[in-house]
Amino acid sequence: MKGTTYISELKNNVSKPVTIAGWLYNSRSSGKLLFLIIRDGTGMCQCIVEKGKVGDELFGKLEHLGQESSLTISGVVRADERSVGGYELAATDAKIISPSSDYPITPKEHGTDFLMSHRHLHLRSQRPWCIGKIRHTVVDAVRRFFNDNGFILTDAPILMSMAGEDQQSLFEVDYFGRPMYLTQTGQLHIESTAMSFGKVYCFGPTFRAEKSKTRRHLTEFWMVEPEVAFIDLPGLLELAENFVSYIAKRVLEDNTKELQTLGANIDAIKKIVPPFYRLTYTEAVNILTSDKTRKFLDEQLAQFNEQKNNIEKRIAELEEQQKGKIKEWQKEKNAAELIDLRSEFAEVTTKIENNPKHARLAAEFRWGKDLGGSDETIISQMHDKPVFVTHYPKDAKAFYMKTDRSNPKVVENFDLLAPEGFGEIIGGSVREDDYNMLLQRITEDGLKPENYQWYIDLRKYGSVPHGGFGLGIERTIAWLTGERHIRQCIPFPRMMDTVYI
RNA sequence: UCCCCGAUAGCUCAAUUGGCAGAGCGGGCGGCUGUUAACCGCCAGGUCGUAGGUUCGAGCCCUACUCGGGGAGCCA
Repeated sequence: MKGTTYISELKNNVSKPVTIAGWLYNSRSSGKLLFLIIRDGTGMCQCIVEKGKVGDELFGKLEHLGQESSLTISGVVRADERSVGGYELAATDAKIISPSSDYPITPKEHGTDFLMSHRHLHLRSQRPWCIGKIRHTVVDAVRRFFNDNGFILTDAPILMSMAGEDQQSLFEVDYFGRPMYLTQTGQLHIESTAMSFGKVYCFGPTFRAEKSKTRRHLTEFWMVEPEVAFIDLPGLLELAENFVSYIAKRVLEDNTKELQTLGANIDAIKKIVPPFYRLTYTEAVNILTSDKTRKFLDEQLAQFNEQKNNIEKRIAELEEQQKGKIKEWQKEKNAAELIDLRSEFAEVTTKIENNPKHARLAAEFRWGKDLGGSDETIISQMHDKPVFVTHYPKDAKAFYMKTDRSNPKVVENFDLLAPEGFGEIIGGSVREDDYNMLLQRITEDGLKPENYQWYIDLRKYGSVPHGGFGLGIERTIAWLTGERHIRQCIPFPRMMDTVYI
């Protein structure tokens, strides 16, 4: 709006009169003094309205203004440590643009279901706002990294004609009477553009109809996939670690405040620098079945049990207090703590239940299976930096992955596991570039070569060693921000059973 | 698809284990010139997810269903 100043610019306008335009985030009053917290998309600002400094009628209106009313406020900027953001506005005038009443999202806690079904409003709240800013940085860093390193953006189609590897996990759409599928990956298509430009990437939404109901899954998510001609596995790993480190660096640079607000582990993000740990699948299996892992899990279980006992003790203590005669405010504080404790209790109980299952799965792990979610979690928990796991068994992996010529039982692929138990954020591989071997893998997997004719064709006309990987944007954001569920990391999440709005 | 948990005021949750349905926040009114999820006083607000059953009596016990959460498999 003409003549208005963004809250992010207040620091450059100290002692000057400005007008800000925004929404009322929260208001408090103390007699003849009002504290209005205004948000405008760039930040928050506390406006102080003194009775006498503005007209009585306006003061009365502002005093009863509902949360999320839109308005402009004019006043003089001053620095004050007591204010959010460090600056505040001594109001001299205000204009209410559109009053709001009974805003559903109050300054108290709400449940996920309620917030998600009010997602159109929830996005105005502080946590989604911080995550949204970080998502913007991550996406910008993704594009910046590839654009600055000689990659060409080549978009893959969203509607695919090929059924791909796993028809069950595809969304089918009716395309003028014949079936088509929403893309699961752009990889096959950009292998062909890589043969034109050398280094390419695609970045867009991806759709998976997997029946996965976990905190790490969305049915619609964003994935960036680079594909490079003339690259080998060590080259791919180097590319991936530089890429992920760059994203982490940019988020640290641009979003320290947001990370702090979210309570993210900033020291852990600072550790995300090359080189990352490198394990082969075989080494990972040896670790999983080792005494070291058994001890690690035992210790973890002991820790969980101790946590559980402490929580139980505290709950009993508080419940005892609640029965006795105590001050009203203490009672309320206790009640709030009890709610937190009970949810922590439920969480640690689940961990205790899962620990022996995971321990058994790890101990009984036999070479040849794909690593399960819990196995990845264990490996990831044992490291403080991202870990590459490479060279998985051929039988557990997709047909397009290149067979390791020095060990035909494995393929030249890798997963990148984020540390501290977060798990997989990247999957990638060198692609099979030999015409006959690719054909053989396709038939071995029970697929029809005629469905992949153009893809096989790429191996006919100047085939070269090449490869790439896919990085999940929401998983990356969840990992960096410490958000436990990736549905918070996309504005409008689509999950297996639930599409809120 | 399988296993576990839950559903009480607009929201977040209590209800001494079967005996009169409560608190905070939010809303309304009033008080307070430096509040930080402000505080203090008063007021309004309920078909206890749905259907059935047990019982003198059910928010609580039993059965089925609906919806939601967490986890497993699979994956980014």
